[in-house]
Amino acid sequence: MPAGPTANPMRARFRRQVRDDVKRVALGQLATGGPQAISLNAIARELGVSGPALYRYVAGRDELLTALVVDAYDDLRDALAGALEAGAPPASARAARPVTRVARAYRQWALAQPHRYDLLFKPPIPGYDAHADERATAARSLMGVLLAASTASVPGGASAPDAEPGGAPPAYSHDAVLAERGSGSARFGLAVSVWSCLHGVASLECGGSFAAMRLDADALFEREVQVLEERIARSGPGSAAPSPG
Amino acid sequence: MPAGPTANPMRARFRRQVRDDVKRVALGQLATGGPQAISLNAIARELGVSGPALYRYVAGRDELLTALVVDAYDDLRDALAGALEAGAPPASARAARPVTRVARAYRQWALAQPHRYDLLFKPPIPGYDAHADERATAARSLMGVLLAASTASVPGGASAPDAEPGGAPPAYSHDAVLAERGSGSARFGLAVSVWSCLHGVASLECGGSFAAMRLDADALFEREVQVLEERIARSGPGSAAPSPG
DNA sequence: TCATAGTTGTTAGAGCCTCTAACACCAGCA
DNA sequence: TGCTGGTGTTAGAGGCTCTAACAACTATGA
Repeated sequence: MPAGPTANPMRARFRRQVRDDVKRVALGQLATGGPQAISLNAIARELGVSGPALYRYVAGRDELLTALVVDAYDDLRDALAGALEAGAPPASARAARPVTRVARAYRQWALAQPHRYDLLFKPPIPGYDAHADERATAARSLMGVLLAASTASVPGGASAPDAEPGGAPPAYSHDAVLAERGSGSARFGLAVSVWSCLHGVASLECGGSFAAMRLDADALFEREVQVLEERIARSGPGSAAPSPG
Repeated sequence: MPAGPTANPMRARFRRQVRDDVKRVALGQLATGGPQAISLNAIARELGVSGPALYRYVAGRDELLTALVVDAYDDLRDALAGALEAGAPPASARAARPVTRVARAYRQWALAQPHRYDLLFKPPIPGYDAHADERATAARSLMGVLLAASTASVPGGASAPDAEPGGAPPAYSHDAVLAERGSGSARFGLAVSVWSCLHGVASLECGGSFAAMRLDADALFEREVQVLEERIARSGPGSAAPSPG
């Protein structure tokens, strides 16, 4: 595997595309057989190439896994951002509130690819936190959208620091997320609470726990989102409960 | 591996103990290296026996994994039940409310063994739901304790169908859990909400998401539990929001 | 035009894993 | 004494990850 980025731009593009192919096949394996089913050998076979060739493009199985995690975070973030923008002010008045929209998108994303979703929350191996930084960065990026959504759902507090004139809720930039956390604002705490709640419901449903009890997951989810929105409404711009952090 | 239970009771006891040894070593591997680190070969080595010998006691790696899952559910349930009983009426008046006690025990159990906790919520492999029944039964058993705790935390609604005269909150029996779900009661819905919330926070913390953002997980958790208790208090015995089911 | 350096593929193989097959041993019992 | 069932062994098939050594191809500069 070449150390740095190849000088030749054609080569660079080629390398990028092969890497994407590898990840695409890996995603398929992940979907059908879980993380255990991801095998570099099998990927190579499917790509019509023989075994060790892949090591020119991927450092190893672990590196591939973390790449999948980072991609998943980004993909989920984009999905949520899309749902958030889809109902921004110049939209139908009947559009659901921001957090509700984002929550539904979150659940749908998780349900559509449960193993990929599950991958995001695997506990790290103690004493071996490889790639922890990349994961953390991607997670903060996701938090940015949740932060924007929670802020937009607070009645009277819809406009955030860098809101655009058009009124669309801003997807918080990475730096803004850091600043918001640092300030220990209630906004950030609320966003974390939203994430916890969404993750709890989505993860249990993905894991099959609801199905095992024959629960109506749709109704359950909608009720939780409703509770969440009420909680956000209660914690209006006046209340200033300090956020942990 | 012998098909049925061995006739000889000495043999049976021995078999059970060896199986426990296997699971004990597997738990160690799980704690230090995650599920991927669980290896029958390595377990055999550690037990001073050679490879295939373990197949006399364990059908295979998958079966061992599900056994670990079921055991974990039972262990977690016992921990929660202990926390629930620890503050039952003939206890200090300063004891926290039932759901708060159970919530703290839940979090501590998960944090003490993150990979074991994570194991409980792995999405099943599509089209291959081996041992789904055992898992579901164990999960319902866990729900029983959460149901008892939620019920006990509702002001004025502390006594449950089969409450003991002493006033100790009952750990719902398996049948009672099924009946309660079937009735579509608000109690059951509340218990599921409690579980979702607890799982959301515990899972995110186990996965390192909070640490990645330098959040104060203690404060965050306590606040969520507080919100949960308030929600339970609001949904007093009067309100009868139907539960999904 | 040709040599050279860098990139990308190949096969061979070490070492791990799961799990099966075939065989040896040993206790209890008719 | 010989049989049976439980338990261990080794051998081995087939999979995996990943490294090493080598062949081929490509772009570039003399």
